[in-house]
Amino acid sequence: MSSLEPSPAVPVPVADDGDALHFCSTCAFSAACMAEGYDKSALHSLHCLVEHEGPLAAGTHLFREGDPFQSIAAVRAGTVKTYVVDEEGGEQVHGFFLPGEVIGLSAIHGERYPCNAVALDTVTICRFSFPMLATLATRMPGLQRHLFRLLSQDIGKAALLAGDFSADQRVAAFLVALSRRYAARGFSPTRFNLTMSRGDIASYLRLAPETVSRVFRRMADEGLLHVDRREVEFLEPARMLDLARPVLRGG
Amino acid sequence: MSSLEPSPAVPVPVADDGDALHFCSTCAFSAACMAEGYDKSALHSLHCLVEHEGPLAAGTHLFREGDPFQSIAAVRAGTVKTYVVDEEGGEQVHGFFLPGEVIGLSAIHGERYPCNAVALDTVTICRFSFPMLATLATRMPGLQRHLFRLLSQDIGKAALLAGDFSADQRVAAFLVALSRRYAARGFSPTRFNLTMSRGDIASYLRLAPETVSRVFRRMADEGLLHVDRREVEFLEPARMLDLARPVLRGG
DNA sequence: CGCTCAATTGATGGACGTCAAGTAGCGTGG
DNA sequence: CCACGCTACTTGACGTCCATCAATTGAGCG
Repeated sequence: MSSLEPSPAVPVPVADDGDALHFCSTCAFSAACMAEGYDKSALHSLHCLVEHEGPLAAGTHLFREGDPFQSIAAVRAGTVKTYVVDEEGGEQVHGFFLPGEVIGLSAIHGERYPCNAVALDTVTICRFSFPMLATLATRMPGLQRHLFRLLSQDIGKAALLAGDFSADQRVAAFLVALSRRYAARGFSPTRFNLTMSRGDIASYLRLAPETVSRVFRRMADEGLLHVDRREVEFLEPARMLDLARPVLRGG
Repeated sequence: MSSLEPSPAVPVPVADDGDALHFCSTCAFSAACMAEGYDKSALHSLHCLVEHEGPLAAGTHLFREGDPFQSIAAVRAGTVKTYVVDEEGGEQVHGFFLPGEVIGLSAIHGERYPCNAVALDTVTICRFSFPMLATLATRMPGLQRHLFRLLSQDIGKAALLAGDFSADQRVAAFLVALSRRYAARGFSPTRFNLTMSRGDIASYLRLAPETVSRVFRRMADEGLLHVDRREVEFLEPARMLDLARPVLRGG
């Protein structure tokens, strides 16, 4: 979309251990499970329960709060935002999902999705029927372990933003986390493009949009960051990381 | 310990569907899995990987941050607090675990526990070797599903306190959540005993201890709550719930 | 009885939310 | 191509909630 989106023209998927529910080009899970030497029929089942979907235009909902839960989804391209609407009609952003990340895990324990998921830009995903995935996991310990880890990881992530941190720390942590996630996908860790609005960021960080704006300005004034519209560049990654460290704590 | 702890002398374990990793009297998991008609050898394995532990005195650590992760634990009696220590030496409380609740799920994705766990009063637990549990889950889909649900549930819970709520709302939500958890174990939902200090509550809710104290007083003044030392009683459960609702959102 | 530590209560200040006005992109239509 | 209007964003002024600091009370315990 923008000239900045991926800095290398071709993304370089890194095969990081065990975290392989993310790239659908060869079709998700395969990497995680192949490593364990599974029989062809199992892999075949895996391929069969995947449903590619998209491209979906920005604004399209993947699911809505209350929809019956039956599948989790891995983002292949674009950004997905999850949110809930409180009784006053306000939107509370729960998370952003970049390519390679998995949406819907928090729905497993209920019958229905607990939040809405909407595409922020043009998005393609793979859907996995969760019941089938679980059944398959029974035959593939590697897959089961992988799912356990994904779930467990999200518990930790959710706890991060719960702390009582300053607006600056929150914003820094948000940017550093984005940076790392882009880096893991082979994009530039120091220069990327925010696919979400200031309002979305603010809601996610539990700040006012005005505060996010002011923090960006302050960081720019101090030479920490270059911000222009939705394009950001770290000028001093180390200092940014120092700011974010208390929030991230080894994330 | 206190005259108030359990209001019925004998707790009444409720066999709520699928949520059975909690009562060790017949030994955890059995209920969840029996329902599915498993063979005796599987159940036998389940019993064998359980290690009863305790009673542990208040202040005893179940595990510490950085310890190698190998087991999760279900609380049988007492209260366990999990926390981390930030770089300034401050203690950040992550959660409280009552009888029937499971500790250590967030450790699964790493090699080590990400936090400390300490007994707040006299505690007994069951330890489950997680690798063995996972292996067993492979043969017992009911167990696997149960574990998935436990994990997924925790993701949702962690997100609750992340919202930007007032001190009153947070405290109300904390009390209501405790109330429900006690109720689920057969104790009085309107009158119980806080096993943790004001400081622990404050840290958990990301408030100052002084604020917690003031909120309690305000609630007492308004006739919402009776507080004496660590003993609390809801005087108007409905109003308390109204206060807490925005935070709990269907939890 | 006096020590100690948790809890309470009051006074003050700061960070951030709210309200309100102004600006800049950007698509649309004339 | 420019005017228009919309929306997102920015910037400033002000208010509020809660943290902080400090002093006091009260329980538990030797």
